[in-house]
Parts: sequence; C-alpha cells; structure tokens
Amino acid sequence: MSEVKSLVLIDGSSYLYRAFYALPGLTAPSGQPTGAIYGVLMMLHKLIKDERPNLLGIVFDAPGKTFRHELFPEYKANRARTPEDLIIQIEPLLAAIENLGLPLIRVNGVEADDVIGTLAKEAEQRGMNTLIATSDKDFTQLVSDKITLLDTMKNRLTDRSGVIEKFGLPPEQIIDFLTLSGDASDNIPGVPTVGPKTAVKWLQQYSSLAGVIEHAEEISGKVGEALRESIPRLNLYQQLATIDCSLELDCTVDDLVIRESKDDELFAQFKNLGLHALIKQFSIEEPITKIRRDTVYQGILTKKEFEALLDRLSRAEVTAIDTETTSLNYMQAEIVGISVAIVSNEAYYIPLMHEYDGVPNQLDREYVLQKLKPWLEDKEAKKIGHNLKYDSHIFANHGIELNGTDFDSMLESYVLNSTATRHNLNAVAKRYLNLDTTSYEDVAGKGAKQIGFNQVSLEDAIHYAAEDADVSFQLHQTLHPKLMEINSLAKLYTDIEAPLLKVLQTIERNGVLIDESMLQKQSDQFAITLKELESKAYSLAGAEFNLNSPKQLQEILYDKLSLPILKKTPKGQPSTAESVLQRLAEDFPIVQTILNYRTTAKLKTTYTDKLPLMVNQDTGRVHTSYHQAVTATGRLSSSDPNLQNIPIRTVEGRRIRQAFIAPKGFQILAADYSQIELRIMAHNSQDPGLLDAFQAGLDIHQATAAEIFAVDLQSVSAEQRRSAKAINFGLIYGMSAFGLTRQLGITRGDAQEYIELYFARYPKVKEYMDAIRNQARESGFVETVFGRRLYLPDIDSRNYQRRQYAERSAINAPMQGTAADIIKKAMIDLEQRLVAESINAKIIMQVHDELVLEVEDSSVGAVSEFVTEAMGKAADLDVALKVDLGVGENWDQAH
DNA sequence: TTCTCGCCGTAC
DNA sequence: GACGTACGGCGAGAAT
Repeated sequence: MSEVKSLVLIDGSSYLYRAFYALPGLTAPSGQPTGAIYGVLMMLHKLIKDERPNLLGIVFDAPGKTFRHELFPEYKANRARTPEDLIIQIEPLLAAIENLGLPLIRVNGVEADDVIGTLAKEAEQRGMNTLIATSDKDFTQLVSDKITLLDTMKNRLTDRSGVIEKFGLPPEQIIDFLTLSGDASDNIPGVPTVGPKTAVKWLQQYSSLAGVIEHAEEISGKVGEALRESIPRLNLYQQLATIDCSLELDCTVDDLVIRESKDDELFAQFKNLGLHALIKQFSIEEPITKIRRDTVYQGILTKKEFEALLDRLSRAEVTAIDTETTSLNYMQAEIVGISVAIVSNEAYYIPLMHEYDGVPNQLDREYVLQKLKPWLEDKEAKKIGHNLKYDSHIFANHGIELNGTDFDSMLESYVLNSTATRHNLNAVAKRYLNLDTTSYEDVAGKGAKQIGFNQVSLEDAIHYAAEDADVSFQLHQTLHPKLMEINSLAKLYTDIEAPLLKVLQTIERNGVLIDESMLQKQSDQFAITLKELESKAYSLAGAEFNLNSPKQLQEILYDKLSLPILKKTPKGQPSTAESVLQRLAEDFPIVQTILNYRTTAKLKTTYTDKLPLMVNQDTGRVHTSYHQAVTATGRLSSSDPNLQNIPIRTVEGRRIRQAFIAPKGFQILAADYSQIELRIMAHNSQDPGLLDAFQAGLDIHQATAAEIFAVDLQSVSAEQRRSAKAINFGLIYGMSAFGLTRQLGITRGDAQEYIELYFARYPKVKEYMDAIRNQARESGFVETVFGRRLYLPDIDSRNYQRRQYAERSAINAPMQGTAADIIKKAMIDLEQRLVAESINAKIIMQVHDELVLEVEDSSVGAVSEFVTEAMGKAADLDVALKVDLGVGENWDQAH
C-alpha cells in the first residue's frame, strides 16, 4: 500500500516579515535582535508538528535582480528598505534551519514565488498533495485539486472553492485579475482606477484578459478609456503577475527530505541567542562534553577491603562522603550504602542494603557503622560532601552524630555565587568542572518506574555513588580556594554558613509539635463554610462553576456577568486576583462571596488539611526542611511543609498558629527583630533622621509620617501612618511611584510627591540608593554588611525591564541579605549557648526575622535573656537591634 | 497517568 | 507594564 506523499512548501520571506513585526522586543544577551528568528522557527515547528509532511522545502528570496526587474525597472521599487534589525537576523536564521536538517532553498536571481511554483507543479504532476504556507495572495493562482494554501497566522486553508469564495474568481483567472487590478506591494499599476471590484466584474463577463481586451471598446466611461489606454502595457503586467513554474532547478521534490538535525550546533546557537524556549520546543539535548577521565570507582565487599579503607580514612587529611538511602525524607531514610573519596578520581562505595536477585554478599550494616562511628563523629576528621545536612540526618537515624562537616560543596557554591540558579551536585559539577555526572534518574529511573536505591544493581550503584563522592571532593578542591581568595566570602562561609548547617540540622530534627485534632476540627468547619459559600456563589452567578478555577471564574465574572475589567494578567487574561476583586466587591456581592471562598479554601487546603499529613508518626512532630542554598539574598527557605508562610494577618489564619504547641511542661517562646531591614537601611545610609528616630525608640512609621506630612508626632493620623508605612516598605523593595500608587490607591502625582518628600526629609537615603546602584554597575554585584555578594548581571542589560529589576534587587538585597546574615549569626550563637548551659530549650523554627523556641517552663526567664542577647548582639550596627519577645502555650499566644 | 505552566495567595 | 524574597495548591493542557 503506497500512501500519497505530501509536500509542504514554505514562503520563508512571508514568515520572516510576519515574525519580525510580531515580535519586535526580543533580543539575545548580546543585544542581537532575535524576534524574527524565534518567530519563524516557532512557526516552522508548529507547522511540521501539525502537518507531518514527508517532504518539506523552505524557500527564501535570494539577493539580486530577477527577470521581473529586467522587464520592468519599477518592479517593487516602492518597497521600503529592509530594516537593519531584520537583515542581521537572516544569516543566523538560515544557519538554524540548516542545522535543523530542514531543506532550505535559495536561488540567486530567482524569486521565491517562482521556486515554489515550479516545485509545486512538479509535485502535482507526480500526484502529490502540496501545501504552500504563505500569506501572499499571489499564490492563489497556483491552487488546484492538489495544491492548497495555508495561512499559518490565521490558521486558514485556501483550496479552489476558497479562492472562489474570496475573489469571486477561480484560480486560473487570478493572473488576469492581478494584471487588471494591479499590485501595490509589487508596484505593478494595473489599469488605473480599476480595483478588485471592476476586475472581477469584467473577468466574470468576458472570462479572460484576452476577452476583456477584445471587448474594450464596449466599455464606456472613464474606466473604459483607462482600459483602452493601458492595453499596450497589459501583456507586460501579465508576465509580471505570473508565477513562473518552469524554472530549471538544481533540485527536485525528491531532494526535499528532512535530514537529521545537528543538535550540538543548535544548542550552542540557541543558547548564544538566549532562545531557550527553542531548545525546549525542538527537544534539543544539551551536548555531552564528557571529559575522559581515568577514574577508579570500586565497591567494598569484604572485611579486608573495608579495614584497609578504614585505615586510609583515619589518616586522610580530608574525605568526601556521601550516603545512599531509601528515602528523600530525612527523618525516615535508612542507609543503603556509603561512598567515600580521599583523592581525585578515586572513590569507594560500601553497599550495605542492596536487595535484588543475585545481589553479591555485602558487609553487615551494623558492623560497618560501628566501625566507622568514631571516625564519623571525630570533629578533627574533616569531611567534604554535597549537602551534608542531609547525610547528618541519615547518620543520626542510625545513632551517629556526623562531625567535622566543615566543607559542604553545595554551600561553597552558594557563597561564591548565590544567583547561579541551582546548587545541586550535577549543576555545580557542570558549572565548575564541566562534568556531566550520572543523574539519579540514570540509575534509578524516574516517575512511576523509579526504583529504590536498594534495588539498583551494584554495578550502577558503585558508579553513581562513588562518582558523587568523587565529584564533591573535586568541587571542594576547586571552590574552596576560590572562597579563600576573597576574605569576606571566606569569613561568611567559615563563620556563618558552615556552622549553621549543624544548627539547622538540629532545628529540623527538633521538629514542631502540632495539635492535629485542632487542625482537623478547623478543616471540618472550613468544609461547611465552603459548601455554604459555594452554593451562594452559584445562585448569585446563576450557574455552577469551579470556584477554584481562575479561568472559569474569569468567564463567569467578565463574560457572563460583564463586570468591568480593571486589570489583566501578564498573559492578557482579565485578572481575578485579590486586589482586583477587592475593588469590585462593594458593587457586586458575588465578588465578596468569591473572596471569602478563596481565603477559606486557601487556609483549608494549604494549612489545616496539609499540616496533619506532614506529622511524623514516630515523633508526633512536623519536620520541615530548611534550604540553605536557595535564595539569591541569603535568606533561608523552608519546604515540606513551608513553615515560613503560616498565616498571621487574619483572625481565622491565626487560629492555625494556635495548633503549633509546646508539650506539657513547656512554653513556646517567639522572638523577632523589630524593623530590622529599616534599621539596616539607617546604618547603611547613615541618614541622621532615620538614625535619630531609631535612637529615640520611636514608632518608625509614625516618625516617617510626621516628617513627610510635616506634623507633630502626636498629630499623625492613622491614614498618614498607613501611607508612611507603605513608603517605608516600598523603600526596602526599590519602590517606584507606580507601585506606591497601587498600594495606597492614590494618584501617581501624589505618590511621586510622597516619594520626593521622603527623599527630601531623608536625603542620605537617596544618596545611598544612588550609590548602591552605581556600585552594582561598576562591580557587577552588591554586598551585605558581612560581605555576602549578590551578582547582578542584568544591571547593564539593554532590556529596560531587566535592568530595572536588577536595580530594585540592588536596593533590596543588601538589606534583606544583611538581615539574613544577622539572624543566622544569632542562631549559631544561641544554639551554642543552649548547649553550653545545658538548658532544656530547643530552637524549633526560623521565619526570616523571627526565632521560635520550645522552652521548659522553669527556664523561660533564663532563655528569654539568652535569646534577647544573642539576637541583639548578632551585629554591631550604628542602630541598636531591637528584639520583641513573647511566650505562650502556642505560637499565636507567643506573639 | 504524570508533568509543566500560569495564576493566585500565604509569609517576611 | 508591577515594590524585594520565597513555597505550594489548583486547574488546564501537554506529554506519555
């Protein structure tokens, strides 16, 4: 059974211009415009995906004059010069098409139209179906049973009946139609005063150009005169309008096969052009640049081997270590095997719990752990590892305290450059060693097919696990010297991040006691409320819909109920965000119902439903993960569950905090820094107004209001304080007048005025902000008080938005980052004091500017002092660090 | 069925 | 078009 072959011919120039004008803003990091390249390739991708042709040709005009210019010097003479920004995109585009393996045709001195016509007619004679992708109406003259046009932008197919529908004429009359009516874009005049209407009328009446000329005398009036006057030139116009389908080409349709793409070249090209979406769209694999290494990775299976290794470990200056486990959950995971590396390119894996048919004999787990324990717990035996906090937990699960965790290659990478998107082993190995390491998925599979590491074959396990230890070892050799070169980063790593690792491990392990039944009751109550709100919303809307779906909600509100659209999402959809709905709530009762629904649903699904599920059955507590190498500014983040976004602003929300409790005989103690970021701003800017206000212990928002609105402190109104607060917050975030407008619901002019007043009252703040922008521009990074760096490559970007974004980060990062440094120092100090004094108190949470502890009743007084002192002394700034402290039976009460 | 993205909403 | 930094739930559509 032979299938009819299909051919797709693409009018490349048509694509090119459309893409160019549709996507004007796109540029590569180098500044090279890329909109046309991106647009054309995206359209090609879609076309190929949709049509799946056997044969394909992309035809571009080539430079140089054509026979039409010879015949008619004015041909296309009215065309505007091709824009420079378009011209410089052509070569890269053609190269990309070649690299994609797509047949590209460009014939000098011949127009793309004629090439397409010739190929289409050849295909037609051989019984193939051809699709011509173009938006040029001239091509309608080629349409037949076998040849169809496709306008990809409008997604419209034009066949024979389509031509008739559109022009009132069949394809074979199109040439004559164009001859008579002319073509403005090609600068072919046609018969003066004759447009499409007249041309169609004549051709319908006389069936052809020849017929029209024959009856020219019969046509009366001005048009008749114009026609008769034009007759000598009509033959020429007809030749110009006719697509030449009889070219002698070097290729035939058989040559138009799609070849294999050159992914390595494409990857490099798209990467350089910043067109990452194309890498994804065309599913291009990153080229493998594996360096050939002579690695020795060995399994340790006998006591003799193990004892020899143990001996080496005890004498090693520093050892890289990695554990393989049964689970990512650090509280539940058990050790499956341990790998170590003492020198580069040599590493050993001790399998302990591999379980599959035919697994070789392994050493006994307890024997190995007991033998290793003294070394693992030895503070002087320095360890290297990637995310040692995790390994510390794993050993802790087996009763071993991992010590000497001085060198964590993940943290080294983070301190060196926090903005590098990810700090996992594979990414860092790629970045600094240019190594493509084996990924976990490579050996264990992914998704539903993933197996536990204990099921992985010993051969794969040895390679994977030993490699991890080796790579971490090598990373440390590379990164540590880099860190030590920069004094501030060396200190940051040694004094803060490395010791914090252990503190965080302790906090995670401590966990937080949760009153599950209280949350359960709240969930039940929320469920009832949601049902009520749901039916209320349905009756107000007059229809049932999913209140959780922004899409359906948008249809109900804006299509069905025709509410005014106040704001759109970045993708152009009418927004249903809270701030928008808030403004509609007064006039439309359904909106208030939806808002109530949203709030309740959020509390239920994210918190009261979820938290009980996260309680560890052995400890009865929730054990979050604090991530030390995630945020750009140096803050921690928390997940599984995220304990840093537990509600506090509403009464309903605060009830969730009541479920964060202390065990019997203990209290929850919460201590937070008061206005720490503004204090840092005062310190950094040395603005006397700001410094004095803090010095005097004033309510800072009130003080700001008094300054801006030029009133006495006592006369500041609630409204004025609210405005000042918004300005203070905006200040920290690199505010614009626009942002303040939205925040306060005032006019842009007023917002601008507020900001100017602020800077007039606090001139050094303005100076500082300008200085920090300049510093960022000059050095490419900004710093915290403790020297943590945040690199801002976009600070010089030609893209206005990216540059603005970088500038706002430049303002915000030193404050947010310094605050993060300070609380980290406080945590290290506090934990040390608690241990040293053997006090029965534990740190259980950190929420950016707040520490939460669980304290035995009798120790509350002593611990309060410790906490206040540790937090207050964490930094020596020109403003005091104020700490607010509260105690209660639960987290809510402690505030 | 699982994965990814957009939208939305919590926190500081 | 947005004032900074995060995490996560849900729906919808794509990939499998």
